[in-house]
Amino acid sequence: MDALETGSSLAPSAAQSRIIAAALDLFAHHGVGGTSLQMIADQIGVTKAAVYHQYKTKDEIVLAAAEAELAGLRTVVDAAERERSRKRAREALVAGIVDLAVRRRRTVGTILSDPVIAGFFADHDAFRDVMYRVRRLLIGDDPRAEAGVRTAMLLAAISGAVIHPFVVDLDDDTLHDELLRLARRFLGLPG
Amino acid sequence: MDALETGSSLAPSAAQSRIIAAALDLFAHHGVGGTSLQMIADQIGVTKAAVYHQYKTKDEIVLAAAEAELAGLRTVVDAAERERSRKRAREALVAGIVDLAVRRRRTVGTILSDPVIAGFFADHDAFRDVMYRVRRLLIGDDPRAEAGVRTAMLLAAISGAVIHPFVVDLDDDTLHDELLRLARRFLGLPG
DNA sequence: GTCTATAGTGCGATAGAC
DNA sequence: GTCTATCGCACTATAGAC
Repeated sequence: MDALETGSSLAPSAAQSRIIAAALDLFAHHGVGGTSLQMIADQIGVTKAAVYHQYKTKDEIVLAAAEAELAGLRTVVDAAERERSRKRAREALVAGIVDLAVRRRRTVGTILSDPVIAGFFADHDAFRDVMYRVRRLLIGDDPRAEAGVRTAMLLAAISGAVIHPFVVDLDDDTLHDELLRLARRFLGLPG
Repeated sequence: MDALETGSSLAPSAAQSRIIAAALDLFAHHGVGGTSLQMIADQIGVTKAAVYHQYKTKDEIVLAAAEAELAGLRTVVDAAERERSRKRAREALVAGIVDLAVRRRRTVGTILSDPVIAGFFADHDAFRDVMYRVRRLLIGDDPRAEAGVRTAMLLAAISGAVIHPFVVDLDDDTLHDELLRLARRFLGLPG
């Protein structure tokens, strides 16, 4: 996983964005390990060599795709941290995460839980930093086990529910509203 | 995915159980697509050909592994359906699922959300049957969107929370108790 | 930025001996 | 039930022309 160390925080070019979009779509359907560079190249309509011209290894593509997903979450966290109170920040964060999850309904759930992506999340500073800020906003320095479990459940519930078979028939707006309402209520449960 | 049609509900032999256990462990760490038959064979300490003597294709191994995981859930659903009231059945089901999720903490989350396994779940009658029974117990014939979203969140929260980074430091017993308490409370929220 | 062509590796799967 | 040996194929990755 040497790709983790390369400077890769630059904005992707148009060609790179096409690769990332195709990769995210394929990762969601076949998993990271089940997606080949040939599949990515075919989806865009170019050859493997053209893909390699943009990213030197498959790992770099995985990293770029994961970073593209992370960028959305970072924007939400940035906005939440600008709120004036802890309470308002928490509510803004949850609302933003619900928004994000519904918008990326077809891809995000499968991608977040892919073991290869999870490995990147565990090792890469940019990922750890965002998760640390989420943790600080939602848990703070509450040492009780309940705080950690409650927050883990909330985040898992949001990102997991959007791809659950029980809600496949719901349109995005209905799903969004119910999800936000129930997430708020879960957040405000008496300790 | 022709393996889905073969009669595969027989109890696995000792050799088959070793393959399934190794496969589940590797699937959790590398994903289904990222796990090769060579890796499975190496983990057990045999050759690929020995693995092929038990299962004719990789798909059959994936199916057998998924069925092994499903068996635990089916046992829980069976017990819940024997309860006398709908309310008691729901509570028994949630308690059983929490039990199961914590016990298989290291493997179950990643495996359930793997796109390849999800494909099996969508196509295979045995999987659909169990999910239908879970749905009937937890949602019944409630047509409101809230019922579906709430249930999807509950199930996603349980299976997702056990592998969440926010709870890695918790021991199984503490995690189990907090998870069950919060899941019960979420289940009993006023509509 | 994309192409053709190719090197080298590991894959899923099979045959046949023990 | 496990082994050795092998087939054909798809994979990641590279070289060099346009």
